[in-house]
Amino acid sequence: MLSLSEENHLKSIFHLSINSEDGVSTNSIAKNLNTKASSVTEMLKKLNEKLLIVYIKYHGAQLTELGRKTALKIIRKHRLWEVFLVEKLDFKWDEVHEVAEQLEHIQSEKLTNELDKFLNFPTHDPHGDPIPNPAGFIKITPKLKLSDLGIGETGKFIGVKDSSSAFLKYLDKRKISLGCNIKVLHQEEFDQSLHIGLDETNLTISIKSASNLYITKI
Amino acid sequence: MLSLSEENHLKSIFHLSINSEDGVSTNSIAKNLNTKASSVTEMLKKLNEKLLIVYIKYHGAQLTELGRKTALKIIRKHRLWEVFLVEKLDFKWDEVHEVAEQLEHIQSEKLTNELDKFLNFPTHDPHGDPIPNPAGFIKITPKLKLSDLGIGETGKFIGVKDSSSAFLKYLDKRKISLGCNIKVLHQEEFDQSLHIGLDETNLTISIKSASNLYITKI
DNA sequence: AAAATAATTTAGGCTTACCTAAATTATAAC
DNA sequence: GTTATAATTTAGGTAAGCCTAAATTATTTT
Ligand SMILES: [Mn+2]
Ligand SMILES: [Mn+2]
Ligand SMILES: [Mn+2]
Ligand SMILES: [Mn+2]
Repeated sequence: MLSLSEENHLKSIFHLSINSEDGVSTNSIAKNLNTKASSVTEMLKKLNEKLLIVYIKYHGAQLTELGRKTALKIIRKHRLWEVFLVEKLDFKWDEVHEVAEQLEHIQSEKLTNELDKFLNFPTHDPHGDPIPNPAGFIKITPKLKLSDLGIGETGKFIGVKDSSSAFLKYLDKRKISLGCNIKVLHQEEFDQSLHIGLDETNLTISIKSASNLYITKI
Repeated sequence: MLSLSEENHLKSIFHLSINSEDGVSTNSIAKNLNTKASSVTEMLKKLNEKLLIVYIKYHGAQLTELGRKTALKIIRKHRLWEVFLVEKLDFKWDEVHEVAEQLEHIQSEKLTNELDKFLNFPTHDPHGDPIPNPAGFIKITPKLKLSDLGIGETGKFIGVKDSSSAFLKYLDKRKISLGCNIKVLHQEEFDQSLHIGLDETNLTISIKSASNLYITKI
Protein backbone atom coordinates (compact mmCIF):
# COMPACT_ATOMS: atom_id res chain seq x y z
CA MET A 1 0.00 0.00 0.00
CA LEU A 2 1.43 3.28 -1.12
CA SER A 3 1.16 6.54 0.76
CA LEU A 4 -0.57 9.54 -0.71
CA SER A 5 2.77 11.20 -1.30
CA GLU A 6 4.20 8.16 -3.01
CA GLU A 7 1.17 7.99 -5.29
CA ASN A 8 1.46 11.65 -6.18
CA HIS A 9 5.12 11.32 -7.03
CA LEU A 10 4.44 8.36 -9.30
CA LYS A 11 1.68 10.21 -11.07
CA SER A 12 3.88 13.23 -11.48
CA ILE A 13 6.70 11.20 -12.95
CA PHE A 14 4.27 9.57 -15.35
CA HIS A 15 2.92 12.88 -16.59
CA LEU A 16 6.36 14.41 -16.92
CA SER A 17 7.60 11.35 -18.83
CA ILE A 18 5.21 11.88 -21.70
CA ASN A 19 7.49 14.26 -23.54
CA SER A 20 10.94 12.99 -22.62
CA GLU A 21 12.93 9.94 -23.44
CA ASP A 22 15.29 9.98 -20.47
CA GLY A 23 14.78 10.42 -16.75
CA VAL A 24 12.44 12.95 -15.22
CA SER A 25 14.38 15.60 -13.32
CA THR A 26 14.13 16.16 -9.61
CA ASN A 27 13.37 19.82 -10.13
CA SER A 28 10.52 19.26 -12.55
CA ILE A 29 8.84 16.89 -10.10
CA ALA A 30 9.33 19.38 -7.29
CA LYS A 31 7.76 22.13 -9.36
CA ASN A 32 4.91 19.88 -10.38
CA LEU A 33 4.12 18.85 -6.81
CA ASN A 34 4.84 22.20 -5.20
CA THR A 35 7.56 20.82 -2.98
CA LYS A 36 11.32 21.19 -2.87
CA ALA A 37 13.96 19.28 -4.78
CA SER A 38 15.41 17.84 -1.60
CA SER A 39 12.06 16.33 -0.66
CA VAL A 40 11.79 14.78 -4.08
CA THR A 41 15.24 13.25 -3.82
CA GLU A 42 14.23 11.45 -0.65
CA MET A 43 11.10 10.11 -2.29
CA LEU A 44 12.95 8.98 -5.39
CA LYS A 45 15.21 6.87 -3.22
CA LYS A 46 12.22 5.26 -1.62
CA LEU A 47 10.37 4.59 -4.87
CA ASN A 48 13.56 3.13 -6.28
CA GLU A 49 13.78 0.76 -3.29
CA LYS A 50 10.20 -0.30 -3.95
CA LEU A 51 11.03 -1.04 -7.58
CA LEU A 52 8.54 1.50 -8.85
CA ILE A 53 11.16 3.65 -10.54
CA VAL A 54 14.75 3.45 -11.66
CA TYR A 55 16.55 6.32 -10.05
CA ILE A 56 20.13 7.21 -10.82
CA LYS A 57 21.66 9.97 -8.73
CA TYR A 58 21.87 13.24 -10.60
CA HIS A 59 20.10 11.68 -13.57
CA GLY A 60 16.46 11.67 -12.67
CA ALA A 61 13.84 8.92 -12.49
CA GLN A 62 12.12 6.59 -14.89
CA LEU A 63 9.08 4.47 -14.13
CA THR A 64 9.50 0.72 -14.15
CA GLU A 65 6.73 -1.33 -15.69
CA LEU A 66 5.30 -1.80 -12.19
CA GLY A 67 5.53 1.91 -11.50
CA ARG A 68 3.84 2.74 -14.77
CA LYS A 69 0.95 0.37 -14.11
CA THR A 70 0.60 1.77 -10.61
CA ALA A 71 0.53 5.34 -11.89
CA LEU A 72 -2.03 4.45 -14.52
CA LYS A 73 -4.32 2.85 -11.97
CA ILE A 74 -4.35 6.11 -10.05
CA ILE A 75 -4.94 8.07 -13.25
CA ARG A 76 -7.76 5.70 -14.12
CA LYS A 77 -9.47 6.55 -10.85
CA HIS A 78 -8.85 10.26 -11.33
CA ARG A 79 -10.45 10.27 -14.75
CA LEU A 80 -13.38 8.04 -13.84
CA TRP A 81 -14.22 10.33 -10.93
CA GLU A 82 -14.01 13.33 -13.24
CA VAL A 83 -16.53 11.70 -15.53
CA PHE A 84 -18.75 10.94 -12.56
CA LEU A 85 -18.64 14.52 -11.33
CA VAL A 86 -19.52 15.97 -14.71
CA GLU A 87 -22.03 13.38 -15.89
CA LYS A 88 -23.84 12.66 -12.66
CA LEU A 89 -23.28 15.57 -10.31
CA ASP A 90 -23.50 18.54 -12.69
CA PHE A 91 -19.95 19.71 -12.15
CA LYS A 92 -18.43 21.84 -14.90
CA TRP A 93 -15.30 20.53 -16.56
CA ASP A 94 -13.25 23.24 -14.89
CA GLU A 95 -14.42 22.25 -11.40
CA VAL A 96 -13.56 18.58 -11.29
CA HIS A 97 -9.80 18.35 -11.10
CA GLU A 98 -9.31 19.42 -7.50
CA VAL A 99 -11.86 16.96 -6.16
CA ALA A 100 -10.57 14.18 -8.39
CA GLU A 101 -7.11 14.77 -6.92
CA GLN A 102 -8.58 13.62 -3.62
CA LEU A 103 -10.83 10.87 -4.92
CA GLU A 104 -8.08 9.21 -6.94
CA HIS A 105 -6.48 7.99 -3.71
CA ILE A 106 -9.48 6.02 -2.44
CA GLN A 107 -8.48 2.37 -2.18
CA SER A 108 -11.09 -0.08 -3.38
CA GLU A 109 -10.87 -1.99 -6.60
CA LYS A 110 -14.51 -2.86 -6.31
CA LEU A 111 -15.40 0.82 -6.05
CA THR A 112 -13.36 1.73 -9.11
CA ASN A 113 -14.74 -1.04 -11.24
CA GLU A 114 -18.34 -0.55 -10.15
CA LEU A 115 -17.99 3.15 -10.84
CA ASP A 116 -16.66 2.31 -14.29
CA LYS A 117 -19.69 0.11 -14.91
CA PHE A 118 -22.10 2.71 -13.50
CA LEU A 119 -20.67 5.29 -15.91
CA ASN A 120 -21.01 2.82 -18.77
CA PHE A 121 -17.30 2.27 -19.30
CA PRO A 122 -16.34 5.71 -20.54
CA THR A 123 -13.27 5.85 -22.74
CA HIS A 124 -12.33 9.47 -22.10
CA ASP A 125 -12.58 11.97 -19.27
CA PRO A 126 -14.23 15.41 -19.55
CA HIS A 127 -11.00 16.90 -20.88
CA GLY A 128 -10.62 14.33 -23.62
CA ASP A 129 -7.98 12.28 -21.84
CA PRO A 130 -8.20 8.51 -22.28
CA ILE A 131 -9.17 6.31 -19.32
CA PRO A 132 -6.83 3.37 -18.63
CA ASN A 133 -8.39 -0.08 -18.27
CA PRO A 134 -8.43 -1.92 -14.91
CA ALA A 135 -5.02 -3.44 -15.59
CA GLY A 136 -3.48 -0.05 -16.16
CA PHE A 137 -3.33 -0.28 -19.90
CA ILE A 138 -3.81 2.81 -22.02
CA LYS A 139 -3.61 3.53 -25.70
CA ILE A 140 -1.50 6.61 -26.23
CA THR A 141 -2.35 8.33 -29.49
CA PRO A 142 -0.05 10.97 -30.90
CA LYS A 143 -1.86 14.26 -30.71
CA LEU A 144 -2.25 17.00 -33.26
CA LYS A 145 -2.77 20.59 -32.18
CA LEU A 146 -5.11 23.02 -33.84
CA SER A 147 -2.07 25.18 -34.53
CA ASP A 148 -0.66 22.32 -36.63
CA LEU A 149 -3.49 22.55 -39.16
CA GLY A 150 -3.08 24.35 -42.44
CA ILE A 151 -5.42 27.00 -43.77
CA GLY A 152 -8.64 25.47 -45.00
CA GLU A 153 -8.24 22.26 -42.99
CA THR A 154 -10.80 21.06 -40.50
CA GLY A 155 -10.24 19.24 -37.22
CA LYS A 156 -12.40 17.74 -34.54
CA PHE A 157 -11.69 19.10 -31.06
CA ILE A 158 -10.80 16.09 -28.90
CA GLY A 159 -8.82 17.33 -25.92
CA VAL A 160 -7.03 20.14 -24.11
CA LYS A 161 -3.33 20.44 -23.48
CA ASP A 162 -3.76 23.12 -20.83
CA SER A 163 -6.55 22.04 -18.55
CA SER A 164 -6.35 24.98 -16.19
CA SER A 165 -9.64 26.28 -14.97
CA ALA A 166 -8.94 29.61 -16.67
CA PHE A 167 -8.47 28.07 -20.10
CA LEU A 168 -11.48 25.78 -19.74
CA LYS A 169 -13.70 28.69 -18.79
CA TYR A 170 -12.35 30.66 -21.74
CA LEU A 171 -13.39 27.80 -24.02
CA ASP A 172 -16.84 27.68 -22.44
CA LYS A 173 -17.27 31.37 -23.10
CA ARG A 174 -16.39 30.88 -26.79
CA LYS A 175 -18.65 27.82 -26.93
CA ILE A 176 -15.73 25.65 -27.92
CA SER A 177 -16.57 22.25 -26.53
CA LEU A 178 -15.24 18.73 -26.90
CA GLY A 179 -16.31 17.06 -30.12
CA CYS A 180 -17.02 20.14 -32.17
CA ASN A 181 -15.49 20.68 -35.60
CA ILE A 182 -13.13 23.56 -36.17
CA LYS A 183 -12.08 24.85 -39.56
CA VAL A 184 -9.03 27.04 -39.91
CA LEU A 185 -10.10 29.92 -42.14
CA HIS A 186 -7.22 32.35 -42.04
CA GLN A 187 -4.13 33.25 -40.09
CA GLU A 188 -3.18 36.80 -39.18
CA GLU A 189 0.37 37.56 -40.11
CA PHE A 190 1.46 39.93 -37.37
CA ASP A 191 0.43 37.78 -34.38
CA GLN A 192 -0.33 34.36 -35.92
CA SER A 193 -3.85 34.42 -34.47
CA LEU A 194 -6.31 32.12 -36.18
CA HIS A 195 -9.72 32.85 -37.64
CA ILE A 196 -11.71 29.70 -37.23
CA GLY A 197 -15.13 28.45 -38.18
CA LEU A 198 -17.13 26.74 -35.48
CA ASP A 199 -20.59 25.45 -36.32
CA GLU A 200 -22.42 28.51 -37.65
CA THR A 201 -20.08 31.12 -36.24
CA ASN A 202 -16.59 32.40 -36.88
CA LEU A 203 -14.17 33.62 -34.28
CA THR A 204 -10.55 34.49 -33.67
CA ILE A 205 -8.23 32.81 -31.21
CA SER A 206 -4.61 33.41 -30.34
CA ILE A 207 -1.94 31.03 -31.52
CA LYS A 208 -1.30 30.21 -27.88
CA SER A 209 -4.87 29.04 -27.40
CA ALA A 210 -4.74 27.13 -30.67
CA SER A 211 -1.67 25.24 -29.52
CA ASN A 212 -3.55 24.09 -26.44
CA LEU A 213 -6.35 22.44 -28.40
CA TYR A 214 -5.89 18.84 -29.46
CA ILE A 215 -7.64 17.80 -32.63
CA THR A 216 -7.87 15.02 -35.16
CA LYS A 217 -7.92 15.90 -38.83
CA ILE A 218 -11.14 15.27 -40.62
CA MET B 1 -8.84 22.34 7.86
CA LEU B 2 -8.67 19.30 10.07
CA SER B 3 -6.36 16.36 9.58
CA LEU B 4 -7.66 12.89 8.97
CA SER B 5 -6.72 11.91 12.49
CA GLU B 6 -8.45 14.91 14.01
CA GLU B 7 -11.60 14.10 12.07
CA ASN B 8 -11.54 10.51 13.19
CA HIS B 9 -11.15 11.49 16.82
CA LEU B 10 -14.10 13.86 16.62
CA LYS B 11 -16.26 11.24 15.01
CA SER B 12 -15.24 8.72 17.62
CA ILE B 13 -16.08 11.08 20.46
CA PHE B 14 -19.44 11.78 18.88
CA HIS B 15 -20.34 8.11 18.59
CA LEU B 16 -19.14 7.33 22.09
CA SER B 17 -21.13 10.28 23.47
CA ILE B 18 -24.46 8.83 22.46
CA ASN B 19 -24.85 6.75 25.59
CA SER B 20 -23.12 8.84 28.20
CA GLU B 21 -23.85 12.11 29.90
CA ASP B 22 -20.32 12.98 30.96
CA GLY B 23 -17.01 13.00 29.15
CA VAL B 24 -15.86 10.27 26.80
CA SER B 25 -12.90 8.41 28.26
CA THR B 26 -9.45 8.36 26.74
CA ASN B 27 -9.41 4.58 26.79
CA SER B 28 -12.71 4.17 24.98
CA ILE B 29 -11.53 6.45 22.19
CA ALA B 30 -8.25 4.57 21.97
CA LYS B 31 -10.10 1.27 21.71
CA ASN B 32 -12.47 2.69 19.12
CA LEU B 33 -9.67 4.02 16.92
CA ASN B 34 -7.25 1.20 17.48
CA THR B 35 -4.59 3.42 18.95
CA LYS B 36 -3.14 3.89 22.42
CA ALA B 37 -4.42 6.02 25.25
CA SER B 38 -1.32 8.18 25.21
CA SER B 39 -1.90 9.06 21.58
CA VAL B 40 -5.47 10.00 22.35
CA THR B 41 -4.39 12.25 25.21
CA GLU B 42 -2.22 14.23 22.83
CA MET B 43 -5.04 14.62 20.37
CA LEU B 44 -7.52 15.65 23.05
CA LYS B 45 -5.22 18.49 24.01
CA LYS B 46 -5.09 19.63 20.44
CA LEU B 47 -8.83 19.42 19.84
CA ASN B 48 -9.37 21.29 23.07
CA GLU B 49 -7.06 24.07 21.83
CA LYS B 50 -9.08 24.22 18.63
CA LEU B 51 -12.30 24.62 20.63
CA LEU B 52 -13.77 21.44 19.19
CA ILE B 53 -13.98 19.68 22.53
CA VAL B 54 -13.83 20.46 26.22
CA TYR B 55 -11.15 18.29 27.70
CA ILE B 56 -10.45 18.09 31.39
CA LYS B 57 -7.45 16.08 32.45
CA TYR B 58 -8.40 12.66 33.80
CA HIS B 59 -12.06 13.36 33.05
CA GLY B 60 -12.43 12.73 29.34
CA ALA B 61 -13.73 14.85 26.49
CA GLN B 62 -17.01 16.39 25.46
CA LEU B 63 -17.78 17.92 22.08
CA THR B 64 -18.45 21.62 21.92
CA GLU B 65 -21.24 22.79 19.65
CA LEU B 66 -18.62 23.45 16.99
CA GLY B 67 -17.11 20.01 17.48
CA ARG B 68 -20.50 18.37 17.26
CA LYS B 69 -21.39 20.14 14.02
CA THR B 70 -18.00 19.21 12.61
CA ALA B 71 -18.44 15.57 13.54
CA LEU B 72 -21.91 15.49 12.05
CA LYS B 73 -20.70 16.92 8.77
CA ILE B 74 -18.26 14.05 8.49
CA ILE B 75 -20.96 11.56 9.45
CA ARG B 76 -23.23 13.13 6.84
CA LYS B 77 -20.64 12.41 4.18
CA HIS B 78 -20.07 8.89 5.46
CA ARG B 79 -23.75 8.03 5.29
CA LEU B 80 -24.39 9.69 1.95
CA TRP B 81 -21.54 7.73 0.42
CA GLU B 82 -22.92 4.53 1.92
CA VAL B 83 -26.24 5.24 0.24
CA PHE B 84 -24.45 5.91 -3.02
CA LEU B 85 -22.51 2.67 -2.85
CA VAL B 86 -25.61 0.59 -2.17
CA GLU B 87 -28.09 2.37 -4.40
CA LYS B 88 -25.92 3.17 -7.37
CA LEU B 89 -22.96 0.80 -7.33
CA ASP B 90 -24.56 -2.45 -6.18
CA PHE B 91 -22.59 -2.75 -2.97
CA LYS B 92 -24.14 -4.86 -0.23
CA TRP B 93 -24.86 -3.18 3.09
CA ASP B 94 -22.04 -5.11 4.71
CA GLU B 95 -19.49 -3.89 2.17
CA VAL B 96 -19.85 -0.14 2.36
CA HIS B 97 -18.46 0.90 5.71
CA GLU B 98 -14.77 0.51 4.96
CA VAL B 99 -14.94 2.52 1.75
CA ALA B 100 -17.12 5.18 3.37
CA GLU B 101 -14.47 5.54 6.06
CA GLN B 102 -12.21 6.82 3.31
CA LEU B 103 -14.76 8.82 1.34
CA GLU B 104 -16.01 10.70 4.38
CA HIS B 105 -12.76 12.69 4.45
CA ILE B 106 -13.05 14.14 0.95
CA GLN B 107 -13.25 17.91 1.24
CA SER B 108 -15.78 19.55 -1.07
CA GLU B 109 -19.06 20.98 0.06
CA LYS B 110 -20.24 21.06 -3.50
CA LEU B 111 -19.51 17.38 -3.89
CA THR B 112 -21.41 16.47 -0.74
CA ASN B 113 -24.44 18.53 -1.59
CA GLU B 114 -24.58 17.46 -5.22
CA LEU B 115 -24.29 13.86 -4.11
CA ASP B 116 -27.16 14.44 -1.71
CA LYS B 117 -29.25 15.83 -4.57
CA PHE B 118 -28.24 13.01 -6.92
CA LEU B 119 -29.39 10.48 -4.32
CA ASN B 120 -32.65 12.37 -3.92
CA PHE B 121 -31.97 13.62 -0.42
CA PRO B 122 -32.03 10.32 1.43
CA THR B 123 -32.97 10.52 5.11
CA HIS B 124 -31.28 7.32 6.23
CA ASP B 125 -28.25 5.27 5.30
CA PRO B 126 -28.33 1.56 4.41
CA HIS B 127 -28.11 0.62 8.09
CA GLY B 128 -31.05 2.78 9.08
CA ASP B 129 -28.95 5.59 10.54
CA PRO B 130 -30.23 9.11 9.94
CA ILE B 131 -28.34 11.46 7.62
CA PRO B 132 -27.54 14.91 9.06
CA ASN B 133 -28.47 17.95 7.00
CA PRO B 134 -25.81 20.21 5.41
CA ALA B 135 -25.59 22.34 8.55
CA GLY B 136 -24.86 19.30 10.69
CA PHE B 137 -28.28 19.01 12.21
CA ILE B 138 -29.72 15.63 13.02
CA LYS B 139 -32.86 14.41 14.70
CA ILE B 140 -31.96 11.81 17.27
CA THR B 141 -34.85 9.49 17.99
CA PRO B 142 -34.76 7.21 21.01
CA LYS B 143 -34.49 3.68 19.78
CA LEU B 144 -36.34 0.58 20.84
CA LYS B 145 -34.77 -2.84 20.49
CA LEU B 146 -36.56 -5.93 19.36
CA SER B 147 -35.66 -7.44 22.71
CA ASP B 148 -37.69 -4.69 24.38
CA LEU B 149 -40.94 -5.89 22.81
CA GLY B 150 -43.40 -8.02 24.72
CA ILE B 151 -44.86 -11.28 23.50
CA GLY B 152 -47.43 -10.68 20.81
CA GLU B 153 -46.17 -7.22 19.92
CA THR B 154 -45.03 -6.24 16.44
CA GLY B 155 -42.25 -3.89 15.40
CA LYS B 156 -40.86 -2.52 12.19
CA PHE B 157 -37.15 -3.17 11.70
CA ILE B 158 -35.54 0.24 11.24
CA GLY B 159 -31.86 -0.09 12.08
CA VAL B 160 -29.00 -2.14 13.43
CA LYS B 161 -27.06 -1.53 16.61
CA ASP B 162 -24.22 -3.83 15.63
CA SER B 163 -23.33 -3.06 12.04
CA SER B 164 -20.48 -5.51 11.77
CA SER B 165 -20.21 -7.30 8.48
CA ALA B 166 -20.80 -10.61 10.26
CA PHE B 167 -24.10 -9.53 11.77
CA LEU B 168 -25.31 -7.91 8.55
CA LYS B 169 -24.59 -11.06 6.60
CA TYR B 170 -26.40 -13.09 9.23
CA LEU B 171 -29.45 -10.90 8.75
CA ASP B 172 -29.23 -11.29 4.98
CA LYS B 173 -29.18 -15.04 5.37
CA ARG B 174 -32.36 -14.92 7.50
CA LYS B 175 -33.94 -12.48 5.06
CA ILE B 176 -34.29 -9.89 7.79
CA SER B 177 -34.05 -6.59 5.98
CA LEU B 178 -34.69 -2.96 6.82
CA GLY B 179 -38.37 -2.07 6.84
CA CYS B 180 -39.80 -5.49 7.43
CA ASN B 181 -42.28 -6.18 10.22
CA ILE B 182 -41.37 -8.53 13.03
CA LYS B 183 -43.80 -10.04 15.49
CA VAL B 184 -42.58 -11.55 18.73
CA LEU B 185 -44.36 -14.88 19.05
CA HIS B 186 -42.75 -16.58 22.00
CA GLN B 187 -39.67 -16.51 24.20
CA GLU B 188 -37.76 -19.60 25.25
CA GLU B 189 -37.18 -19.67 28.97
CA PHE B 190 -33.79 -21.31 29.24
CA ASP B 191 -31.89 -19.03 26.83
CA GLN B 192 -34.31 -16.14 26.22
CA SER B 193 -34.21 -16.75 22.47
CA LEU B 194 -37.13 -15.31 20.53
CA HIS B 195 -39.49 -16.97 18.10
CA ILE B 196 -40.49 -14.32 15.67
CA GLY B 197 -42.82 -13.98 12.73
CA LEU B 198 -41.44 -12.38 9.61
CA ASP B 199 -43.71 -12.00 6.58
CA GLU B 200 -44.89 -15.56 5.88
CA THR B 201 -42.22 -17.35 7.85
CA ASN B 202 -41.30 -17.93 11.47
CA LEU B 203 -37.83 -18.19 12.86
CA THR B 204 -35.81 -18.16 16.05
CA ILE B 205 -33.11 -15.67 16.97
CA SER B 206 -30.94 -15.32 20.02
CA ILE B 207 -31.61 -12.61 22.55
CA LYS B 208 -28.24 -11.16 21.62
CA SER B 209 -29.28 -10.74 18.00
CA ALA B 210 -32.65 -9.34 19.09
CA SER B 211 -30.94 -6.69 21.15
CA ASN B 212 -29.03 -5.54 18.08
CA LEU B 213 -32.14 -4.84 16.04
CA TYR B 214 -33.73 -1.42 16.34
CA ILE B 215 -37.47 -1.28 15.80
CA THR B 216 -40.45 1.01 16.14
CA LYS B 217 -43.61 -0.39 17.63
CA ILE B 218 -46.52 -0.73 15.32
C1' DA C 1 39.64 22.96 -20.56
C1' DA C 2 38.63 26.08 -16.89
C1' DA C 3 35.38 28.79 -14.74
C1' DA C 4 30.81 30.03 -13.82
C1' DT C 5 26.24 28.58 -13.23
C1' DA C 6 22.61 25.46 -12.49
C1' DA C 7 20.85 21.19 -10.74
C1' DT C 8 20.94 17.90 -7.33
C1' DT C 9 22.07 15.74 -3.09
C1' DT C 10 23.29 15.69 1.80
C1' DA C 11 23.01 17.34 6.47
C1' DG C 12 20.43 18.78 9.96
C1' DG C 13 15.73 20.40 11.62
C1' DC C 14 10.75 20.52 12.25
C1' DT C 15 5.84 18.72 12.76
C1' DT C 16 2.37 15.17 13.00
C1' DA C 17 1.00 11.07 14.65
C1' DC C 18 2.13 7.25 16.38
C1' DC C 19 4.48 4.10 20.21
C1' DT C 20 6.36 2.04 25.10
C1' DA C 21 7.46 2.64 29.77
C1' DA C 22 7.22 5.30 33.87
C1' DA C 23 4.76 8.47 36.78
C1' DT C 24 0.57 10.25 38.37
C1' DT C 25 -4.34 10.47 39.52
C1' DA C 26 -8.91 8.38 40.06
C1' DT C 27 -11.70 4.62 41.51
C1' DA C 28 -12.79 0.37 43.76
C1' DA C 29 -12.02 -2.85 47.45
C1' DC C 30 -11.29 -3.67 51.87
C1' DG D 1 -10.10 5.98 55.13
C1' DT D 2 -6.28 3.32 53.43
C1' DT D 3 -4.73 0.43 50.00
C1' DA D 4 -4.82 -1.87 45.69
C1' DT D 5 -6.04 -1.52 41.00
C1' DA D 6 -7.27 0.72 36.92
C1' DA D 7 -7.17 4.75 34.04
C1' DT D 8 -4.72 8.47 32.41
C1' DT D 9 -0.94 11.42 31.57
C1' DT D 10 3.94 12.46 30.90
C1' DA D 11 8.49 11.49 29.18
C1' DG D 12 11.14 10.10 25.73
C1' DG D 13 11.41 7.74 21.02
C1' DT D 14 10.43 6.64 16.03
C1' DA D 15 9.02 7.22 11.08
C1' DA D 16 7.13 9.93 7.30
C1' DG D 17 7.24 13.94 4.86
C1' DC D 18 8.35 18.16 4.60
C1' DC D 19 11.90 22.31 4.96
C1' DT D 20 16.56 25.44 4.56
C1' DA D 21 21.34 25.79 3.96
C1' DA D 22 25.59 23.75 2.64
C1' DA D 23 28.10 20.59 -0.21
C1' DT D 24 28.55 18.18 -4.38
C1' DT D 25 27.99 17.07 -9.27
C1' DA D 26 26.55 18.27 -13.97
C1' DT D 27 26.15 21.52 -17.57
C1' DT D 28 27.00 25.65 -19.96
C1' DT D 29 29.93 29.54 -21.12
C1' DT D 30 33.94 31.52 -22.14
MN1 LIG E 1 -7.75 16.18 -13.66
MN1 LIG F 1 -8.97 15.27 -16.73
MN1 LIG G 1 -20.55 3.06 8.22
MN1 LIG H 1 -23.98 3.25 8.13
